[in-house]
Amino acid sequence: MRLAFLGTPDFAVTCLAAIAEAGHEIACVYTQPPAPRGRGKKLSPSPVQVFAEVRGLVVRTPASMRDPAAIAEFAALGLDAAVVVAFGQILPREVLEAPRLGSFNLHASLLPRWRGAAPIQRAIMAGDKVTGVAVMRMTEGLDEGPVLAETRLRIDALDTAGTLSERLAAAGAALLVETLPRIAAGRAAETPQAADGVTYAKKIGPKLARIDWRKPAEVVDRKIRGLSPVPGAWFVGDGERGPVRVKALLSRVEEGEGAPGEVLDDNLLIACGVGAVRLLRAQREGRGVQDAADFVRGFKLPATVT
RNA sequence: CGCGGGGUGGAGCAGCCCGGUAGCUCGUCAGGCUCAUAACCUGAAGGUCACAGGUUCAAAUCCUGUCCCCGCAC
Repeated sequence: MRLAFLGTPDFAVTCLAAIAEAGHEIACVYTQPPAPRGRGKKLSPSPVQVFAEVRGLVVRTPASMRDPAAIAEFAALGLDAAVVVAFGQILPREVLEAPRLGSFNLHASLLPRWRGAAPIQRAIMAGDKVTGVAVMRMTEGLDEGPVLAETRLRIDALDTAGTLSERLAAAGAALLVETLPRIAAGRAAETPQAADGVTYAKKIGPKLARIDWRKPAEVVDRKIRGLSPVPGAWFVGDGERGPVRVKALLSRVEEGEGAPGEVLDDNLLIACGVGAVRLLRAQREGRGVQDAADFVRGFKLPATVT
């Protein structure tokens, strides 16, 4: 098929690579424009743009797909279909309907649960045992289109948004490759999403990332894993030179009792409102990510963290 | 030029402010103890202190420049 691919982060790169590998013609890749991000305000292209350019694919980075000129250019591509994966922009109807067969989105959840921006993180934070990826026909509403195919995946007790995201991307890429030919042949049944069971995965904000030790251990643990590796759930532990911000990147619920935030042993066991969590991987300001054993060697947590 | 932290034997850190003997925890190797062990004891190997200049009798430590890593903000 002659396709346009619209995506931005690494998750989307996995899908783009698979589609291209499957032999589809990628007429054009759309991605968010390079932005001053990272340290020192350097202008850096999105992972999808980097990948696409290495592959010699045509790349466009319009600031807005609502712009009439952008819409016209898109429509002029003469596409069979558009594939959208974590693009980061709301697409107007004119764009969605421009391709001959329409536009399709790969979403990382079992719709209608977790429509929206951060389905992977939200699924872990909510304690879901199962999640998945779905291919749906895009409509104007937010992730409301009918589903053509989905793959379910178990969420493991030690999964983080990072590890789960990798597996979902792989599963999603495979699902897309499998579904596209059926779409081309007009043999892809479209099932409307259930009316109940709808939840929204709101974007993750910075203020959400601080750990509240008064919460039950299960909740703290899920937040830690759901926000790992980015942005990373964090807390403050006083070091010899003042307060040190520490990111918790992997944890496990364990037995333990104490005042919320009380450090229960020398191996990163910290008391929560109910129960305790043991940190398995952490990172303090200015340092790299470390497994618990290494972290403990270089930094002594105070009696209580906040 | 957004703010800040860091680059010291294989890993993780201290030492730097107040220049002069390379320290700690762990790992590795050898030996010992033990029914045994990731436990304990003894000993050993292993570092041009990111790189390049400068100051000095002397620089991990002070000054200048470069490279790389990380947190915040964006």
